[in-house]
Amino acid sequence: MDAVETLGYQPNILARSLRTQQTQMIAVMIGDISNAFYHPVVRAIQDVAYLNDYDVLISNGDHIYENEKRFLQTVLRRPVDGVIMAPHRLSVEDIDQFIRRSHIPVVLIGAQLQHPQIDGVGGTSQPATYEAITWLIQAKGYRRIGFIGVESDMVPGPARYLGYERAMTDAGLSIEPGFVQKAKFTVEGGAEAMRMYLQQSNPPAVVFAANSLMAVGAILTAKAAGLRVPEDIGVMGFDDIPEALIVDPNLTTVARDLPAIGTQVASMLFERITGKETGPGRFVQSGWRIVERQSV
Amino acid sequence: MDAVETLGYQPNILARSLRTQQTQMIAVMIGDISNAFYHPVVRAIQDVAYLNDYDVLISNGDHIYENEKRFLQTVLRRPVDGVIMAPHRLSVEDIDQFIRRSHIPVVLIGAQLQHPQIDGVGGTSQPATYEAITWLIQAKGYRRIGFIGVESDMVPGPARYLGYERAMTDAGLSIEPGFVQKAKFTVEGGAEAMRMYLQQSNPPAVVFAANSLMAVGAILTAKAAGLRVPEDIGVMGFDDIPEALIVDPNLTTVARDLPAIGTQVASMLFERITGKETGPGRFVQSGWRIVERQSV
DNA sequence: TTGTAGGCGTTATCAA
DNA sequence: TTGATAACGCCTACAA
Repeated sequence: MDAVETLGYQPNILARSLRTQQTQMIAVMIGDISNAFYHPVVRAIQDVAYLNDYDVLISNGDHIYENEKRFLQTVLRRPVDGVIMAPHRLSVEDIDQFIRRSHIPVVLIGAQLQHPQIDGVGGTSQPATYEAITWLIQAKGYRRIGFIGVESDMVPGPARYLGYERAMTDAGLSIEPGFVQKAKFTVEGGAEAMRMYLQQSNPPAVVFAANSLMAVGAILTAKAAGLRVPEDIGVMGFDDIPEALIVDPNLTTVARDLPAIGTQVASMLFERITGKETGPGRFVQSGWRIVERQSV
Repeated sequence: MDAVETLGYQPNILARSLRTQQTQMIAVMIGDISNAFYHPVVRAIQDVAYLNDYDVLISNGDHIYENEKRFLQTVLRRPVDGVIMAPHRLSVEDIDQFIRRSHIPVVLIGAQLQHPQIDGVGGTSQPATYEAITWLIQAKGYRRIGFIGVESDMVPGPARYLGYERAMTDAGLSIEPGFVQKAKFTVEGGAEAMRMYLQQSNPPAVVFAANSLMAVGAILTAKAAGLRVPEDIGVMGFDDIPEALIVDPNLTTVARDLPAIGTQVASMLFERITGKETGPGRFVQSGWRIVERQSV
């Protein structure tokens, strides 16, 4: 041990990994590094990983199919002990095939698919959106409610749309043509959607955006067009990110406990890695609450 | 090759690395994952890395000494072919010692130290701040100018402060007591600093924040206190991040080309890794320009 | 308790 | 050109 000290010896993790078949590394793919939703999540994942003496390989999918596919390739080639990912463009077959070929635990964030062998956190989208829309109707008295979803069928678009549709139907309200817009998951996407609303002769009185970045974009565009928010048009978002408190008026939104989601997925992964958990895939639904501020 | 195809053979990168002493992986430590400054930068780094068939191990320092130190430890143990980092809390000795022990190329972002063996991009802080302050004086006619810097001597605090001080001195303006505040590098830090200004009997007419997150916090606090920005108090930031366009009024700021910085550091690193460049440490200064919007 | 040999999956070297 | 072999640095199993 003296020698270790004086020579500053550091074991070579590569060689150790080759021998032990353990890499002390997990890989994480997030949906979009610009989306503040992921910041507390990866922070929490890193905390848990460090506690377990693991390193974290982070990739940024950016909602681009090639990037996501590439991540799978990388992880297949470069052995890691576990994977956490938030796939958006990957098909169910892509993921299924990956799981069959790599024999390591996988945890999905915002998982659309329920796979018997892998854990996931998610499933909040539909009930939370349902509750939010119902709240807009019952507590705030809105009846003409628009919805900004995401292009194609990318998660979590369909689930949040379903929550919206069900809530409207259950309240006996009709979804008029033009109420539903599809846009990119970004500020610019929300701005684009709001522009579509503003061209309508009788636009909705309030708009629910499937993500808070879009909600912020919608607010900015409405204000730029001379409308007052929420008096002329209300806007509500999904996820409580820092931008919600920067935009004026502050954003009313559905808030999930983001660090908790990160801790949750990381814990599930390490339970698999350490062998503490060997049962079938678990699926946990994160909690949420409505945070009322000024945009509705 | 048929067998490769049918069996789906993937070479084990670990074993290859052990043999070749090359890991096909670089490590990146950013200052704070919540700071949008780093998002385009890491995105660009990843792009360059993927082009070179390299993976990227990302760490988040979060401006915490232990995290940064841990990153150094990790990289010492887990061989990577190169390192890009934005150290904030590490001492010069820490970095120096690391470079001596690890024999891989290192590139520094926002480097405060000029090391003969390592490349860096930075050095913008002082001249850009100087120009910004001078612009506030000459083009905008301000004379009572405050400065929100960062606590302790964390980079890039001192350099930006120096730019401020020099510009004030060169213009023959005095820096009154209370003009200079120190705060955390966050929205909340800027809010805190603005609260200090608002307690003063004769606060500055405009405030330059060493980072745009702080500038946003300053604006929010000023507005919350009933002041109009920029009529009652102007605010200017450093770095053009998305929040600059979300806050109302939109932020006037110093803009650097963020993706270019990422491409720059990654290119310098790969020139070292591939052996194309073997000379002494290079230091490149990124360009900047003043983007005038509404907050000043 | 201490020491030694074998093998993890590659690649590079050297011989055939 | 092809094929066998050693070595990268570590850990584990087994022998002394």
